[in-house]
Amino acid sequence: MSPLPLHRAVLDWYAEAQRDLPWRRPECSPWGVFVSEVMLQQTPVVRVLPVWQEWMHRWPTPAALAAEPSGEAVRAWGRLGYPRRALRLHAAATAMAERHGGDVPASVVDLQALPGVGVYTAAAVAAFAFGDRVAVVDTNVRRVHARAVSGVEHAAPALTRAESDLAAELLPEDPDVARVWNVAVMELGALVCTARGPRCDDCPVLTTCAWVAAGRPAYDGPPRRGQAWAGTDRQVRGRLLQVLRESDTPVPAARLEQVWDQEIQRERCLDGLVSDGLVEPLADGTYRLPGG
DNA sequence: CAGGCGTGGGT
DNA sequence: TACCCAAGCCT
Repeated sequence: MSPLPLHRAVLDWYAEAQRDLPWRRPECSPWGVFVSEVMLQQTPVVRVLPVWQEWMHRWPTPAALAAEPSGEAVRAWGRLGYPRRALRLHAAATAMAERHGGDVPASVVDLQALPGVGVYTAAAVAAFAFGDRVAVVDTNVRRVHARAVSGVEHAAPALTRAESDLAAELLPEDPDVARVWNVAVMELGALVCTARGPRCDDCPVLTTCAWVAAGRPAYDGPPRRGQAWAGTDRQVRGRLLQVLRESDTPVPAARLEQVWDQEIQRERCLDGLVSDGLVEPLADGTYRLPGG
């Protein structure tokens, strides 16, 4: 699409307001972009930053990570959450070493074939690491489009065809402009057009925003999915894995029993971690992060 | 496809 | 204080 006032306003705003993030710098490798995108799946930037720096120093290439046991990736993941991502990142690095000459693949199709890479991450890596003119649609972009264009407070629970079509329509034709547009809309959603308490006073598209024009009507769609936590298996898994992360030596079962007193649930969670490949049971009855 | 999957900071 | 939710993915 040819540039609209909407584009100009967002691009000008981004030029002035963008954060200086290491994975956005021109010297950042595709591998650096790839690692950042996986870490940023459901985890805020401020918590990703130090861990990303550590990973880049320790594993500057896919081959470097692939050469280590997957458990080291899980340990170095620290408390970013959703630790299966660490396992998938290690598996992706292995695939790159074995099938892609040690490089991050450049095409959306090859990227999405990697473990832990879905529609969003494949588009993000293709666009940010390789300059592809492809629409990058994450939760920030969906929210900005929902408000500025569709006039509703929140996007649908899941990505719809209409949203993908809209994002493709809004993507500038000039590849150089499209590249900046993708990150600029994301940044607008992250800094100004936030899920709660949007800073409309600071918004570059305030005067053309459909949601503002409609009087900022409250969300009127299907109930949005919450995430239970207290007492769930996720909490138990988190506690079990924390013990293993923090131990340099295999942990006796008795020590794992201390983190949760309900045996049925605790055993179910430990078994789940083992079948997920996040925990390795040893022959002597102890447990550790996977050593292979 | 609805639900499972970590963690910690903001409102 | 209790939620809410953060650059999703997988089954």
